[in-house]
Amino acid sequence: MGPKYSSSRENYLKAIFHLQEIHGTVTTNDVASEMQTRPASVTDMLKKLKAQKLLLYEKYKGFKLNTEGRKVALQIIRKHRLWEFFLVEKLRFGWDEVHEIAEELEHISSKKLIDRLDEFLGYPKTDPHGDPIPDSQGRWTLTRQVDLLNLPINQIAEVSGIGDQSAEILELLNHKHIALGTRLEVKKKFAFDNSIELKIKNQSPVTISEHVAKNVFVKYDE
Amino acid sequence: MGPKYSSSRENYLKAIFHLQEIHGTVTTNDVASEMQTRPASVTDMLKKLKAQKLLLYEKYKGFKLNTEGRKVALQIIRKHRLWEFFLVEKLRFGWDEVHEIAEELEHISSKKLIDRLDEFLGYPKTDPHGDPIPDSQGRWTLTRQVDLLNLPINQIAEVSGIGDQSAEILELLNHKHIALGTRLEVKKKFAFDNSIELKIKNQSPVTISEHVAKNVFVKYDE
DNA sequence: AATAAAATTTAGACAAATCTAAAAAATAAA
DNA sequence: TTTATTTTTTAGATTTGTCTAAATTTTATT
Repeated sequence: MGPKYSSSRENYLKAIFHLQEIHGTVTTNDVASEMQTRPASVTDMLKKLKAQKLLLYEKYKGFKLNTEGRKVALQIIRKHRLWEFFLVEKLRFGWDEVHEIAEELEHISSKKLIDRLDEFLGYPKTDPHGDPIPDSQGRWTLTRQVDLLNLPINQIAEVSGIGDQSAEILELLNHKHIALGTRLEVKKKFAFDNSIELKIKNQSPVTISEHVAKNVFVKYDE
Repeated sequence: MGPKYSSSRENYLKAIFHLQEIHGTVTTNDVASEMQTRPASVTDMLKKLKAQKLLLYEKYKGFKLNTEGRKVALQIIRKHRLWEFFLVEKLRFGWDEVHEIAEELEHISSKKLIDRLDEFLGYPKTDPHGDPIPDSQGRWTLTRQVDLLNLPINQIAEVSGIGDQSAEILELLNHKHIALGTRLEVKKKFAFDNSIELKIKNQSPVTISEHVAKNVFVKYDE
């Protein structure tokens, strides 16, 4: 088994990874504000991470994760998201209350544990927020899964699941020509009632309610 | 939610609780050897635990957990044993490989998590080693256990717990087909070395040493 | 280009948990 | 009851991660 890093180091790696993904480049101040700490503390940690060969860093010149740092970060993210999935799917937590708990669970070190958990959960591809879960080799599936309420406007996506399986919703979706595999995009979101206007290729726009939108899951590549 | 204690403090509370249960009284050296640390470190921690009102302590005069310390210790034990149960029952771990992982998991702080886990597991009463799991109020199910040395001759009993949980003893017991729930009786006790001859139904007699006998707990109807 | 502002780093401190070596107290042995 | 031994505690150091305040470097602005 690989070396063990402290929770604090793991948290820095994860934060840097996320900021790198979003902004391409990361600054000391970014990390400090992301981690609710002081820039001086970040500098201290950058040196340690560099000494541990997880980070490329030249002072005043910026920094970024190297291959090893990225690998570690991905394993933390994998653990975080698998635990979130577990909390929601098995322990009936709401998707909005699992983050804090997963922040602790992600630092449990056993690799065997996380691989067994993955298996137990049926190798989920995305966490309850729709974020992809890296596999045990740290590979992403670049597909995000979200419900229609959270699909960005003009993002073409493919219907991948229906939450509520009642005959009623299926009838409704059938009538609007929405089925598994249908490719569609959101054209407009109405703040008034959270209803949504969709466009399916070669068809005229259709509108669905918030209630329906919540139960239609789609996936798309980033 | 109650105050949060560091993993280290929690480990000390747990160790002191265990030693208190076994020996009635606990010494600095006991704790040091149980925790693989130095007596000086134990003294340092005793002061901290006293300052936190988890321990009654007068220097050179000994120490013991107070009500609050016992309460915290029981919650850690509850968490440890529920996680062990989870690992064995849901993730298919062997009962001899879960201790280390549970040592980490027991420090996850969320009380809601552990209560949900308890529910998910069906409110188990004992962990995979046969040790009782305290409920969320810290109450034991007081199953009286005797070790094999104290089991009367010809009294049929059921294996309910293993004291030392090292991989070595578990391997030995496994080889002799002694596991939780095994029904057996003591056929002979040898005064010379306190070894014991056991009989398990439909099997030929096996002999175990005093050392092993001391660590195998059984329950039986009187 | 010179100066002002912002970002980053250093210097020095602190808290938690641990350690070693030495001192103090309690216990056991002569 | 002295003396010897063991147990426990203190004193002072170390490591990790954090902080504040000051210094340095970079960047933006006259």
